[in-house]
Amino acid sequence: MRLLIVEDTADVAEAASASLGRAGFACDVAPTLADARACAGLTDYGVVILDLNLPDGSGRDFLRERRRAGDRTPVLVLTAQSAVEDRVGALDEGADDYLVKPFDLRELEARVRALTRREAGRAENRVTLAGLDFDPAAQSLRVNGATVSATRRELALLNLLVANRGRIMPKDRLFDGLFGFENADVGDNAVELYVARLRKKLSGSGVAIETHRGLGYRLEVAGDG
Amino acid sequence: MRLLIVEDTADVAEAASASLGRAGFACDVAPTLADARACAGLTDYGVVILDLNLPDGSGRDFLRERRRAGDRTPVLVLTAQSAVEDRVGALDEGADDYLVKPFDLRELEARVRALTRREAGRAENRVTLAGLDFDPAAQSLRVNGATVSATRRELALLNLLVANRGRIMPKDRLFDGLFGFENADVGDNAVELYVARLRKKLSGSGVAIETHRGLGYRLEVAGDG
DNA sequence: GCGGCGATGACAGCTTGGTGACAGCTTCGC
DNA sequence: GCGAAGCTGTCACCAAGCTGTCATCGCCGC
Repeated sequence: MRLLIVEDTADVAEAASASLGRAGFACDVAPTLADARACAGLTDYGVVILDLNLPDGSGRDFLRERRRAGDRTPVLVLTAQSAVEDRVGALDEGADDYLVKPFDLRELEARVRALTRREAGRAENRVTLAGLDFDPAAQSLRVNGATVSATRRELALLNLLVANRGRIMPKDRLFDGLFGFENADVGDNAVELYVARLRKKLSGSGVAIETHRGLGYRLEVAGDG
Repeated sequence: MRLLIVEDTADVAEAASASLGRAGFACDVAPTLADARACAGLTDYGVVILDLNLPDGSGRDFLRERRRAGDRTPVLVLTAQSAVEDRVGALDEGADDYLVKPFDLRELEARVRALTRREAGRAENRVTLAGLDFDPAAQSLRVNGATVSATRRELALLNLLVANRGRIMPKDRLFDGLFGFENADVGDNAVELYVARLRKKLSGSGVAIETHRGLGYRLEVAGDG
């Protein structure tokens, strides 16, 4: 899952990016409205984290633009304690949640997760498919009851595949979800590599990553057509 | 389905062509207005993707010409962020949709799909005919409930036949849709080959590809006249 | 019955994906 | 700080399967 962090204060953006990155999200940072627009034009995000107070205008303008353009990506607004008015206004304009600065990184992570969860239409975080038991929040993965350790990227990939199970996911889309812009120079077969590693860990779970040559990958649950 | 991409920036054209190619469209690229005119004269396209800013003139001229000539092929216009006037003008002149550069390839794909869908008069992407269940977006094909894997070309062919079901599709039209100009050296019976392969996969579905000697092929749904 | 179009099985080339080994980097414990 | 462990991504080589050609056979229409 890929996030856009629209925030001009470098250390806040960095901290959020690092924390969410550890949580398995690929983060792009946009320090200005202009950057945010450029990013939004280039790819789809799972969640946008939007500071309202930006050097070249208000984040509310950006939010309004996106909603007018029919974009329903969940937006989490960051505001100063005092800016009650802005906060309410942003919610009216289609923001999904807000967080008052300064905030705790763990709370940010929890809220982002809640938004992605809501998006996926799942009431719970935890996903159980055949012998696979996956909790993205706890980053925990169990195969046939046994805990399996997986790396950040592996979990991110699993997340993408689980969210789109039954559908063929083109490789470039998985690539987009796994790596942000800053990792754009990663080789072509990085996705294949992680698919291979994930497959090993999922083997025997009844859940398989099918290859569809020239099309992409699909998560298939045994006995689920 | 065959697309014409009128775009002079080589890497943009290439990326779009690759992405849409993966999505099952055969793409021809025209870097100039002159090329675009030549292509339009040679074959019919399902959608034209038209950059307005071209080395030998404005894409708007091309659009106007085509519309005057009675050509109603859906046109998706590409414009720069700033060129609001051009965008509005193009819509007035009969463009069906526009996309601001830089754009996300997935958004392009989605819009192209929307245009082809609109053309076919279908509200939904997913098609269910007798025992056949086909979702071009997910590249998923089910026959009598069972998932059947198909290759890119097979899916492209099915797409063409489904979009024109009940109508006889001349072989050269299918050929055009399956292969762009760059594959013009492909043998004559390539279409027959893919028809045969697709037939095998569709057998028992209640949907059949009829041969009409000297005329072409038609997708027929059992008990559906 | 003949001519020609279409069907189909076999095959080879080539693109695409799989995988093991390895090196750099980060992270974490001490 | 230092060192170790493990995560990451690259490379090279191998395997798989998609693709399109060819040849042969069947079949339809005339």
